[in-house]
Amino acid sequence: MTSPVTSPATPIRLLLADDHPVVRAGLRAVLETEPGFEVVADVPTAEEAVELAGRCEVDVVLMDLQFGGRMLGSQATAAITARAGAPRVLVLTTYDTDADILAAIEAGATGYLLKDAPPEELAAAVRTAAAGKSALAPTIALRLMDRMRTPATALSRRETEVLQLVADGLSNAAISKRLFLSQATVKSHLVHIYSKLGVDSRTSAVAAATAKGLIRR
Amino acid sequence: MTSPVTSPATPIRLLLADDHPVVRAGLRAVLETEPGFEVVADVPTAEEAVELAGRCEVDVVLMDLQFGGRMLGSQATAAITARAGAPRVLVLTTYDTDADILAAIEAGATGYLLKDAPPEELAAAVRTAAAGKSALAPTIALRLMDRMRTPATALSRRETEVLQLVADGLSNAAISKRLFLSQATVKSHLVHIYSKLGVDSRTSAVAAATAKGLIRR
DNA sequence: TCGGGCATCAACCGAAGGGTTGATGCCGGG
DNA sequence: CCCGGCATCAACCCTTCGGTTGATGCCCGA
Repeated sequence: MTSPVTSPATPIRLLLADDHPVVRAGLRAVLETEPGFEVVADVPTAEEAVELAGRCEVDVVLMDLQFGGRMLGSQATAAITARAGAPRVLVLTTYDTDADILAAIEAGATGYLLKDAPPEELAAAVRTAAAGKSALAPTIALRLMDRMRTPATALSRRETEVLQLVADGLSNAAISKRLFLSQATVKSHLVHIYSKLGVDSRTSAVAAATAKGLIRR
Repeated sequence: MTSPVTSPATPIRLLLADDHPVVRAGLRAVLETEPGFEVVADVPTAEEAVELAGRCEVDVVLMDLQFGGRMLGSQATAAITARAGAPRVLVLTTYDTDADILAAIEAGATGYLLKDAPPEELAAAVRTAAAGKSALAPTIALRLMDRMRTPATALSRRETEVLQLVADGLSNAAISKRLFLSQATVKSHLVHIYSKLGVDSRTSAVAAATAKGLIRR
């Protein structure tokens, strides 16, 4: 066979964005040993990721979700994918809460991986993402299925937002000011949340939502 | 001077324990480029860390705190440091809650670092630990100072018990039944908790205590 | 021994949260 | 096109929570 194959004529160009130096080094080490990959750069902030993704020729961005600083990975993802001819964004995070996953997917992420993924899975996901196909970790896929199956558990975006603030310890009055709502609306959201979660108080709602991974910490 | 120094006659032998393959690769990459270090092995579980630390000649163990599996990093740390001639254990984790830090130090950890530490800091901490000296990240040191300075932050056993139930979503009435108390007593405990944490509601108390690592999630 | 922290309880009051009803506007799927 | 879910708000009522005052008993350390 005159196979024209095995030629990585154009390797997959990667941009790594993670605020942990150790993780960046680890991703580099894992991915550079893999054939067909080329790490163009690695950056410690979401802002730099957005900037470099626009300036450089990159196929896939590996993006952390929580950065120490202000900009969130999901915002950066949205900023990157908004442009025409944008690279694919593969979200790579430690957590698998519903809120994070949905935010990332809505922001235009092509895939969602957990950092405890083995190297092969990681490499496979990158190739899948580079091909423009969706790459979800098994855990994530399961969680999404779960969410589909029981729409009762699925809080709306606004409800999640309110509940997150409740979990942060804010009063209804404080939440209403923060979100530019009336207290009546906040209470209304809470009543819906309670019925969806099968609870009857703000504290138990936080406990239930935390257990289900609907909100952060 | 006939200095007998600068000779890395015996490099510092390291054992890496972390359930994230990417992090293990990253630590390897970061530490092996550093002169005077030798990574003996890296393992994905706390159990293997304990076993290898006993079998091999190791100077410093870099230990994660949260493993996917059952055994905790703090338990593994205790098991390793309990033996005579044991290697030093340097805890390396993502989180910096009081509970984690204290558990690690009580377990006999020589140092406590956060994973977002830059490589130089990491290397310096390993050398410090190898020399038998305590190596705490600045953030951690600050937090400990804080705890010492304001013993008010330390909740009593009973108060912690009550607050944990609050975090689980129980009402005062439910808590009083669970603990065989009157509601008055529960409220009394809560008032003390609020003043110690500097908050003014049950939900914000839970948020504050969770942030400080005083209760489990 | 005496003060002080911890744990326990009572009674009280105002405020915040919880629950209901009802209403409006928007949007998307059947 | 109309129904239903989402998001918004108002008015009302009742319960729980939050905060205070005050009191008892225990135990520990100065």
